[in-house]
Order: sequence, then C-alpha cells, then structure tokens
Amino acid sequence: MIQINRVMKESYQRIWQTVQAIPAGNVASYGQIADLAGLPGRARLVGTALKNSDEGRFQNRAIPWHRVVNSQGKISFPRQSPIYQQQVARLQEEQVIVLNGKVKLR
DNA sequence: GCGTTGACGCGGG
DNA sequence: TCCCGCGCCAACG
Repeated sequence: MIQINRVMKESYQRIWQTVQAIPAGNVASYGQIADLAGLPGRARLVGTALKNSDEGRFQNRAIPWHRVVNSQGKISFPRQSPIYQQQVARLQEEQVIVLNGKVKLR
C-alpha cells in the first residue's frame, strides 16, 4: 500500500467496493465506476485506486479489477504486457469475448 | 513546492 | 481508425 490521507482512503474504499459489485461475466468502464462511487469525472482515480489496492483485495475480499476496461471497451494495458494477458485470460474464463484487446458487447 | 506520469474520457481532425 | 489536445488530479521523484 501507500501513504494517503483519510479523505483519499475513503474515496479508494468506495471505488474498491463499487468494483467488487461488478457481476462475473460483466464489465464496467473506469468512468462508470467513478460515477457509481460518487466521484464523477474522476476516472483516472479509479485506475490509481486499483493499482494501489492491497494485493488486489479489500476487506479480505478480491477486487475483480479485470472487469474494468476503458470507455471504448478496450483493455488499458500494453498488448505485450503480462498484466494485459492476465486480464484477457480472466475475462475469457468468465465467457467474456475479447477481440483485439476489445471486449465484445452482447 | 514543482514538474512529470498515467489502469481515463471526450471532442476534433 | 488512429492521433492530438485538453481537462482532470493523485502519486512520485
């Protein structure tokens, strides 16, 4: 984790909880998460919060970060990166179709 | 304190 | 579709 003030920690917690609420097999955009977390226009903060989550968990519960993509439905990681491959693999396990780094809508 | 980065989003060209 | 620029703003050096 990192050093952050109380206000920021609360924002992070709301973001983590919101992400945890995304059902398996579904995806949401950073902007949507920000809105739902009561932080409109703060999409970047969602990415920061996920990056700074404690080992991908919050309150001893896993945060399904792989279900978060950008507003274009695309994965926000370089194609070659291991993390990118990880996200695609996890999504496919949930029957989510990913083509050329982009999630297929149903 | 200050400049740079970045798991973003949106409008333009 | 790709590439910019701009707004946004916490984290980091």
